Amino acid sequence: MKQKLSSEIPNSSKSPLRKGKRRGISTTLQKNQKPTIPKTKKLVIVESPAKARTLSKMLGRGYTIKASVGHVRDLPKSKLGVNVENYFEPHYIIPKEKKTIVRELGKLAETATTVYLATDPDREGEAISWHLVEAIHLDKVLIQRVVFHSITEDAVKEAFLHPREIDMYLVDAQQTRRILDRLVGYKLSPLLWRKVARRLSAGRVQSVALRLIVERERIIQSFVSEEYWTIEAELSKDSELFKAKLIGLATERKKLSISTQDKAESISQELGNSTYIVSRVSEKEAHRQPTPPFITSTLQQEAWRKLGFTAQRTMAIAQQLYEGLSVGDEGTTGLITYMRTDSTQVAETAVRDARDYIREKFGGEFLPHSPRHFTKKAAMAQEAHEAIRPTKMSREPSQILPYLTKDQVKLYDLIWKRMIASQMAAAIFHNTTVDIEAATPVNERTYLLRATGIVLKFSGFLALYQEGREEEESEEEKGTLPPLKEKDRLALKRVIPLQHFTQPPPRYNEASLIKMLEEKGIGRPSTYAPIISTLQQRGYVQRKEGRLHPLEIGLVVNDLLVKHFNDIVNVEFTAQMEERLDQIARGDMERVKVIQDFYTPFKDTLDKAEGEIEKVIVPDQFAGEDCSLCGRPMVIKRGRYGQFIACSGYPECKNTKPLPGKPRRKWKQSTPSSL
DNA sequence: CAGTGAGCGAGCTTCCGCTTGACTT
Repeated sequence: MKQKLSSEIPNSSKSPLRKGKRRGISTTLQKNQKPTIPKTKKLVIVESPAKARTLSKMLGRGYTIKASVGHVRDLPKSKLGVNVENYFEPHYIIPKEKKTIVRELGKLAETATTVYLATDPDREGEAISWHLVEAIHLDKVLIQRVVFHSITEDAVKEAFLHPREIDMYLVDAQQTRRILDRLVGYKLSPLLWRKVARRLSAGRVQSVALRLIVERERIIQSFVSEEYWTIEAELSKDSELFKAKLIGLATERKKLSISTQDKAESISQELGNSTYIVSRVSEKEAHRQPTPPFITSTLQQEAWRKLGFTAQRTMAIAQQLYEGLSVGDEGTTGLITYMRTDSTQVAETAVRDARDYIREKFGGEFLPHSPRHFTKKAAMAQEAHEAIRPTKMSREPSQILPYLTKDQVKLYDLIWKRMIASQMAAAIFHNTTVDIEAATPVNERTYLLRATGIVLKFSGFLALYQEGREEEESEEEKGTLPPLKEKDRLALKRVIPLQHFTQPPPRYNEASLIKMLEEKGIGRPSTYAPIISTLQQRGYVQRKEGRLHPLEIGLVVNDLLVKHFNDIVNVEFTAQMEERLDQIARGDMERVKVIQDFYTPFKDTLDKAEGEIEKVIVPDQFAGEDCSLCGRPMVIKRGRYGQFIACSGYPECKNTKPLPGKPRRKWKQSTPSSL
């Protein structure tokens, strides 16, 4: 039993979606047909113009391909748009900026006999198709839904051989997601306006992101740093020097902890008078496999680590590569596949090409026997697209250097290398671990030290690509060791005690926050970058030297939300929602029931919170100067266009000025300090 | 190529997820 979904379009009583409702091919000609242009029979609608261009090369004549440019209908911005009294019926409108495209598509549909809806094969894509049917009056044409996961000739042709109808269960899942997000966002935000300050916002995704940042800050603030020491011995064998680390006492199987300088010095002294003998040598071979090709989140992380690009900048440049650039005599060519994806899958043809390239350029030993397949899924992945990869494997970065900007080259280089490397052979390391006993003459104590050597035996994929590392997980560099065997006697050069202090976990940067969000299944590839912008625009978070610091207002809002809406602003809420959406998509659950089950208790909590919460006054931050008109101190305010400085005497004194040192609008970002 | 500029702003704000616009009075 399916509820009525939309009644916005008058006369849309006949849904073209159900079986048996198709109207055959329309033979009645519409007006305004142009005699010069042959009447197109088949209209294909996709989301993006770039995808439209690619498809048109494959489908050839007889098909008109047009982009919807994303969603064409949405809930209104100015009001809730969900009738909570009537089965949560959504009120969809066509936003102003979409009117033109809808009109255009409508015209094209009039002259077509078949409309193929080729939007993405996921929840949102299905909903876009349905909205298109509702927005354009498609009752005189045959409507076919086609889906493909990669834009390759084979996949596309296959898809057109097996069209289907719109899957209303999937559409319902999307609508539920949309409505829940609207209810959460548009009910919580106004509460914040009343209790804290204007223009604040809360939502299923942004509030959890804020919470992660705030909780990390609290850990840092309450962290008590502790002193500890490590001791290294510089040893030699046949005048070859190497270092070994003190592990503990040879007789005990536990690590020695040294917390004071006194203790470190007394042990150092003992070690200084000891005799050193190799007690054990173990060698083993280790293989390191390449990482999968990029998805949105990993690209954003890696571009940050290696190039210092913010998520926003990375996406803008990737978009340029995707849309295509004029490269040599090929004309405009898309250089990479779609950049908003959560799948590491790669089209078979591309894998083949990559392998051919590797065999030719590196040689057979760099090629694994069979192609690699990366199957590990991110939480809640929808896998509507391929991994992010070059469209042509043989297009080396150096070949297109003259046609691209510096940033485009850098990003393309990263994407190209990561893809090729992902199909290359594993790197082989030779690891040596040497245990050394230090016998002290005085008290007959024997210490255990350990030296490790690591030698690259075969570079494999490392010949091309190595993943960047977070500075905090920097593993100690391991060098080579001289040839050593059991019972070897070693000469001591010096003992090196080193003082350390335990460190709190670092604040999130964009890359680590995005990684965390993705692990928890919160947000989507298209929203990772905007989430961070929103938190900053609201004044919740500030970026300092690349790290995200919560501000006072962020702490206040977070604490309020956590206290009263803990069921919503947490990681599990999204997980539970996704579970329900899957049930709806399978047809095992009703949309209205899911929303009702959420909304009933939510409404109660909301009413209770309204009564319980006192108005919080967060004092304005001082700008550090006095008003040039009345002498009162100036404070930092937030307007529609960002922060500015104003007189604290408002409204008597209306003096304002821009915030110095803060570029407006321009996406100028600080780069990682390591660069 | 990066950076350039004026003026605006504090009472009508806000969600998440698709996607790139851009008519001139």
